[in-house]
This record gives sequence, structure tokens and C-alpha cells, in this order.
Amino acid sequence: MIKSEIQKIVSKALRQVQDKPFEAEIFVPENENFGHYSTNVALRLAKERKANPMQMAQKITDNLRLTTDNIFEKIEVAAPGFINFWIKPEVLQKELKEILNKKEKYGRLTLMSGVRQTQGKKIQIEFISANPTGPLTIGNGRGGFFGDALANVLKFNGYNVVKEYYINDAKNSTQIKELGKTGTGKGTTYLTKNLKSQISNLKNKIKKLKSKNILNLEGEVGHLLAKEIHKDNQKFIEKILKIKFDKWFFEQSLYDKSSVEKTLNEFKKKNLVYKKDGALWFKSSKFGDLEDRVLIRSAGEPTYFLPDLAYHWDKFKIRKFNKVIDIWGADHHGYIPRLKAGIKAFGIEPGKLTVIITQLARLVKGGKEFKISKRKGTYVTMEDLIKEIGLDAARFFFLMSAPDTHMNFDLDLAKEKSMKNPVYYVQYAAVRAQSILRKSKINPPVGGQMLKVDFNLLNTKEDLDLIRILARFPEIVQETALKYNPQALARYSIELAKQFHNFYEKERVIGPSFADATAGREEKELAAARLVLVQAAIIIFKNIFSLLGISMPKKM
RNA sequence: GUCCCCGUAGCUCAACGGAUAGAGCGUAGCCCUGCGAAGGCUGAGAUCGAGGUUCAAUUCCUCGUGGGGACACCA
Repeated sequence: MIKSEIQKIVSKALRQVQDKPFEAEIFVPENENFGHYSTNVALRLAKERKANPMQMAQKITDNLRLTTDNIFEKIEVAAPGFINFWIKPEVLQKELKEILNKKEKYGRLTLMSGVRQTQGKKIQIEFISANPTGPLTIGNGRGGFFGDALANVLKFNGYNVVKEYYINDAKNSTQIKELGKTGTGKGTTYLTKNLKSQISNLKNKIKKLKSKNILNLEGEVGHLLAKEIHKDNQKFIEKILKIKFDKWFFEQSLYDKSSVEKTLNEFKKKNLVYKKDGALWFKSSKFGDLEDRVLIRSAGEPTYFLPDLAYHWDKFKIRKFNKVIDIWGADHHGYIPRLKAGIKAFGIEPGKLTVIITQLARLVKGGKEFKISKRKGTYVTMEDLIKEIGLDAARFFFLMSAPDTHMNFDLDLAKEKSMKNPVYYVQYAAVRAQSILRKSKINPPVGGQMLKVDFNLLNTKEDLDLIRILARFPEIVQETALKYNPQALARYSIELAKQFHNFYEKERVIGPSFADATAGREEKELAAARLVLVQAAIIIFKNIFSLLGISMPKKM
């Protein structure tokens, strides 16, 4: 990885001017006049030392020059104290070989680059977890794409990742009872056309339950319906959204396995609960929450909170995840302090739990805002959206922006816009790359032959610009895993596509003369080298597409 | 009322406190009898307002303003 190499070199130079370690931050400047890579250490260090930044930069640079002639073409000190680096073509050409060597493993953390930080670490990432009271909404989809891409990236970086989906199907929960009410004809909550037919499909089973004279009839009926609804949702997620979960976790199982009871006992043992107004309260305000929260209602039934605590007890204490990432919709924001309080009460380091909030997309239809309510049955399903614009466009659209963006989503424009979705821009670049290989009159070098071409021939601006952006792939994935920001990867894919299109327009890979015998030796050698470069680009495209969960078409 | 999130080009979105704020779409112009024009090139075009911290603020702090969300013994 070029960036970390520069980092090492700069750190070394820093030691000449600074005793205690000081981390050098290397970044890629937006403007190419400021180099391929740049650092602001001198500015930082100067601040700490109250020294002149320009002089500091100069001093560091002098130390750099002693040892690094073979890496940098140019090192420049720029006001107010940046140090800018230009990489030698040979370094890029070497990195290109690295891509060809590692192939789809290129960019993964290796022992050299710090795999110890990730190897064996268990991360659980829980997302979508839609209530089994109706189909998936667009909001669920957004969280789904985000979680899936993030999980892919974490896995790529060597973490042991478990993707999990929690189903709130507890028989004694309010929503399931509400659903059951609708199922027994006593209510209309969640009622849609789809639910109606599900109820009628299950009418025999419902009748049977009714005849049994059970205590919690509505809960039982609701649970039955929830199971059906969830079955549909799961099928949709796996088949249409193409998201594979490692585990489907049912809330009801926490009761069946007495996990809820055990968790409650833990709290009691630690003296963290008390009775008030007939309800059982958790002293969550002692752990940073605004107020105490009810665990068991005065009617004797647990709130949603208690089984959720049991669930997180299971995540941390039973399954021993080193890190848990929960991805929730913005409407659950106020719930975070409560859960964090619970985690702290368990004696778990609260930093081990990260809750990522995905903001709700603001839907516009016919020029008017479209208010979503699952309870009222007014929402736009993810299924509708996918039907309209297709999976790739939908995924890319959501993955391009940060989860905390309040997106505006105009459904009327969705289809029209989808044709202009940047995903096609990126896919088209990959298609062009593959097309070159297909159309080549000389056989593209494969396997070990690829490493035997003359890499020095790849020396035009376009060649080198392309290699340079390919070489940034490892930096981007690692950063994405660190910051949990898959949107950076999506943005990078656009940048790469742009660079590839540019290369395609300006540098011919397979010339016309290859069709006949007039092709000269030099021409053939250059073509071979370029064909190898194109294959490297395809490797990176493949990697990105698989991380983002987007297909890589051969033709469009 | 209190708390959280957001306000960037005409539109949808980017930008660990860094330099001349980036893309895509739209828009004005140019480029296909040579790897697919779903493309390339050249333009025009933006940080909600007021203070503050900093060598440096879209980013951090305060106040205001506009929008979204949350403030249950719902989930």
C-alpha cells in the first residue's frame, strides 16, 4: 500500500526531528498540483512546538530526501507547511504487479499491514430487523444495503463477521397482539390487501386456536401471522435484495429459552431494579439515561426493552462478540441511551456497542411529501422501488450517501433518474474493460505471463493516473472498515470509472494494425502491457462490485 | 417545551480541521467511417445567517433560522 509506505518513510524522517512518536497523516489532495500524496505533519508539529511550519516542513523534507530517492519523483514544501509527494512511475508499476499477484485478495489486510488488529475479532452486525407486521419499507431497504455493504467491507478486512436480523415476534408484545387482533377480525391495524389474504390463508389455523380457549389468543394469532409475514420478508431479502444473513434471531426464542428471565435475574442480583406504581423499573438513569425505564409493566408483561437487553446480553456475554454494530432507523434514536445504559449495567465497555442511525428518506410523490406509517398502511415498499428501478440502481443510490443524510426521494423521478444512476456509469466502465479483452486480436497475457510484460511501457499520464487510482483501492477499503462509511467506496468506484473512461478515450489498447501482419514488435509489447493494465482494472472493479453487492455485467 | 439529525451548484449527494469545496444529473459548446457515445473534453454554477476558537472552519463551539425525527408501562 503506497500510502502506508509513505507514512513509514515520513515517520522515520520525523524521528530525526522529534523524539516522541508523532503520527503522520497522509492524504490525497484534491488538486493534482499539490502532489499525488500530501501530509500536514509539519503544520501539526509546528503548532505543538510553536515553531515555524515552513521551516519545520523543510527540515522534515531534508531528512526524507536522504533515503527515499527511489520512491519519490518530487518532494515539495508548500505554504503554509504542507509536504507534497509525487510518486515515481516505477513505484506505481510495481504496485500494479502487486494487484496482479494478489488478484481478488488485493487490498485485504496482511500480516505486514496489521492484520493482528482484526484477525479473529468477532463483529456482529444487526440490521433491517423489520417488524414482522408488514413488508419492508424503503427505510428498511436503506439500512439493509448499508449494513450489507459494511459487513462485506469488514469481512474483507479480516474480521469475523456475523450478519444478523432480529425479528420482533414475541407473543406478549403489543404489536404482535395488535396484529393478532386484526387477524381475529377485531381490529384493522397493519391491515393491507396482502395481510387480508394471509389471514384468509390461515383461517383454519386461526379457527383452531380460537376453539382452544387460550389465554393469549391475540398473541398466538399474531405470532402465527408474524411468522407468515416474516417468511415473505425473508424470501424477499434473500431472493430480491440478495442479502444473505448468517442468523435470523427471533425475539420469542428469548422467552422460550428463558433468556429474558435470566437477564432480569442478573439485574435483580445487581440491585438495579425497583418497583414503582406496580411496574418494575431499571435504574437506567444511573448509567447515563435521562430517566429510569420500565422493564415489566404493571399488567405483568415485559416491555420491548427487557427482551432487547436479553438479546444484547446474548450478543456480548453468551456469544462473546468483541464488537456489536446495530443499525437502526432514525425513529429509534431516543432508544440509544437506554440500551447503552443496559450495556454499562452489564459491565460491558460501552464502546463495544456502536449504533448507527440511518435517517429516513423523505419521500415525494406527485410533488407532495408522502408520510410513511406502517401502522396506517401508508408506505412505499422496497419491492415497489426495486420493480421500478432495479436492484443495482437502488443499492447504489442508497450506498452513495452517508446514513445520516436526510435524502429526498422523488418516486416519480425515480425511474427516469434510474437510467442516469451513476451505477451505470461505473458498470459501463467495467463493460468497456471486458470488451477490450474480448475484442483483442492478440491474446491477452494470462496468469504468470501477465507479470512478464514490460511494465515500463505504461508511462503515459493516462496509464499512470489509472494505476494510481487502482492503487488507492486498499486505502479506501481499509478506511471504510475503520469509519463505517461504505459511501466512500461507492464514491471511489465513480472516480475509478471516470479515470478508466478517460484512459479508454485517450489511450488505445488494441490498435487497428493488430488485425493484420503489420503490427510491429513494439506495438505488440505495448498492447500486451496495456491488456495487463486493463485486467488489473477489472480485478478492482470486481472487488468493488462484490463489496457493494452490485452486479458486474459483461454487456449492457 | 426538551433532546438528536440535517441545511453545500438549478436537482440528488461528497469532502479524518487543510491548500483553488468535489461528483452525477440538468445546462452551453466541441469530439464517433479506430477497443461500445450508457463515453471523452471545455464552460457557467454552491457552503442557511451572525458571532467565536484556530496558522487554517462546510467541518468544532454559541445564538438564530428552515426541514426531519424522538420525547410511552408502543416497538
